[in-house]
Amino acid sequence: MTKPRFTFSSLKGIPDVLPPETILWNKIESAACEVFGSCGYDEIRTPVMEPSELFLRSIGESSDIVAKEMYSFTDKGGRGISLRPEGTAGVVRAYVEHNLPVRPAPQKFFYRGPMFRYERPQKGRQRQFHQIGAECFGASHPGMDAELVMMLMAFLEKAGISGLSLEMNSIGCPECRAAFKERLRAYFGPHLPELCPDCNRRFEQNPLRILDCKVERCIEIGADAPLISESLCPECRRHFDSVLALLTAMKTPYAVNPRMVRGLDYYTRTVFEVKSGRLGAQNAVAAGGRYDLLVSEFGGPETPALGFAAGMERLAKLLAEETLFKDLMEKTGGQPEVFIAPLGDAAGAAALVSAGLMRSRGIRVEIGWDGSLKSKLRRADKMGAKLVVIIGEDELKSGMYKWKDLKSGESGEIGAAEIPGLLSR
RNA sequence: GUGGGCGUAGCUCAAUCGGCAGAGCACUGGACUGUGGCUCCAGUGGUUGUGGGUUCAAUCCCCAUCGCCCACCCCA
Repeated sequence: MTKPRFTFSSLKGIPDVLPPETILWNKIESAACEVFGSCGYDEIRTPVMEPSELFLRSIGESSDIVAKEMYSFTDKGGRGISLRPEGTAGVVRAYVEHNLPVRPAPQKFFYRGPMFRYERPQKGRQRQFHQIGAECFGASHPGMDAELVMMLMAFLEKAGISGLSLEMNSIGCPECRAAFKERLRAYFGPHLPELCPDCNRRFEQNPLRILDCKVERCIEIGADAPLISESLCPECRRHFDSVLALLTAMKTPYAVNPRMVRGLDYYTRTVFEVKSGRLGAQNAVAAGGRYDLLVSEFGGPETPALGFAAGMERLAKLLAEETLFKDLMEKTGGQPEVFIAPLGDAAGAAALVSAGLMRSRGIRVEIGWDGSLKSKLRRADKMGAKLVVIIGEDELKSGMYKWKDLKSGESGEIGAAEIPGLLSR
């Protein structure tokens, strides 16, 4: 072996996902497909790259995501391009570009895939991460808000993730939010010297964020700050009350968090977050809300819309801790049902034929090509195979293969075609 | 971008005051010629993240750099 001149590793904050963790991902994704499908959502796949302008216009230039976290570059044609930092902008672009508003409302989509943000990695946060999300266009009724939230919770439950809490808030329409910001500035203005440097910056950029500052003094000062719920216009108030009433009626547990803020500029009215206490500082596993103005800002007709996104890595981390799923992993985590040990070249052909028959029936079969019979068996055991089938010269002659159940130690002989029957005993 | 912690075998970790880089697990093979697990034996595996500096001598001390972890900012 010559020593490699260079070694490579994946980029900072952009890790590989290896088995058996990928099995968790598949389980989460299949739960999503099933639940979302039953709610009338179909999958949409949009590019991972979009014009940078798309994100500037949707997420908002003041957001850190756009200001400093985008992977942006200029392509050979001089176009400004960015890797998507979130999924909604692309879906809205596709919705408008393909004139989907002419299809009957509501139009409902879900998506999944990698997102990119140039941030310092920490627990639950990476530079490439994966989201699975849903978007619904053309429904303004609060019933759709409640339905979307319930769909999200049903998905998480179906995926097998427990210990989550749902927080609801309304950040109103641009009118009531603007009024609220002024009330906040009026309240915090006199306290500016006492607030932390970050909050002094927030005071200018987005005073709502002062409300969820983590500095103790800021929390104290903010304790008596006005709440958005007191500033909502009658329409927004009615909408929010209606959403909450529906959740209550459906016995979906939630808590109103009047201090919840969203990171993206496009949200209006309903916003929500699903949190876990087991994820460190990055405790949100899913978040979303209504964005009634974004479609028209993208050149489409005025179209109310709402959606959410869930973080796959965070969900997978939680799911990996579920004891229920640990058991499942032990039973099905990439373990062959049948391990065929051929001895000699002629037996190899017979092993392939036999394996092919079983595999076409969906049985997971491993063939042990290398090593002695002993090492083959040892490997079968380590792989967690249920059944070993041995094919040597004697077996080829008689057509009866030796088998052994590695759990019970039972063994015997059986015709090649009968092997699957042994599995269902 | 800011602050703190940590980098020794695939993994978990040792290495006395600065003095020959080790163990367990894992992997491969053998003991047992065609029957796994248990036991025993052996083997593979390292420029101690990288580059400088101090020193007779550096895994150890110093500097830089890269990476990882945690937190802030921000966010799924």
